[in-house]
Amino acid sequence: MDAAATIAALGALAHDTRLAVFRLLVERGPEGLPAGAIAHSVNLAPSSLSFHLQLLTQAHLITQRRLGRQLIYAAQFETMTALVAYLTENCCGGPICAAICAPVCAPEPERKSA
Amino acid sequence: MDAAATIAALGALAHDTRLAVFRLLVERGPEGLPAGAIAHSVNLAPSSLSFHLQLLTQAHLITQRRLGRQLIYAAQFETMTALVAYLTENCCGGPICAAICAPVCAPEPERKSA
DNA sequence: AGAACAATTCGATTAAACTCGAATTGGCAC
DNA sequence: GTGCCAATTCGAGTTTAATCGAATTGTTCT
Repeated sequence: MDAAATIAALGALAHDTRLAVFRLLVERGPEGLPAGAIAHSVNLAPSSLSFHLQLLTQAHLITQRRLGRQLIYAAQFETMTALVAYLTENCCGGPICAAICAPVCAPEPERKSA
Repeated sequence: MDAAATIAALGALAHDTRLAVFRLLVERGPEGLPAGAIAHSVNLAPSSLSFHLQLLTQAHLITQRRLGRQLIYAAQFETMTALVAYLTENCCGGPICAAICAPVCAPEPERKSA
């Protein structure tokens, strides 16, 4: 992950709505959620949400796939892993921290209800 | 670390110049660097840099202390640790990743020259 | 005190981000 | 094909970010 990709990812997460959306999708796991359900959850106009989803997609933090007439969005865990790795390696005190911390971001195998 | 603080930190790092500044200060360690040296390093007008330093400071990613007539800025590693922890816990697949990854951000005990 | 220096705050300008309603695309059912 | 629904793209408006020169604050030295 280079600096440009890192900035894109950081910028994509550095917003109220988008962070909420991303956390929602992380909770949801690989199954994902259709745009409509997300829009309802964050209480935002569909076109506004589309804007944010596009940003998250461009940063490779989420993926998009079609299911019938709806578009399903899901968290892309590899990017998050790479982001955390970049931060620990480059911004977190160097190799020491990176050596201690080898994060492997993955969806929770089993989720307990909230 | 709550969502608001997280967004502030992410937003502060989500910029070309500011990420470069922060990385520079991380490399430098607790000793820190005066504003002038930073401005020279990133090749930016002093007033512009001040703006960015203020943002990083407000996000608690760096600290400011006075030494004679210059202001020394240094990375605040605890905040970075907290940020990475937040990301792994809330955005990275939940407890699994968080359990694997317990990052302890700290300055490198000994730095080799650039 | 007065000159010189480091860095910030102020004021104004330019560029980018965010929001939303209206119009469009793509897919399903009849 | 027609109607309908999910979601996006388009166009316009508002807000916020980023840049810089000029003026100000705080500190040192003589």
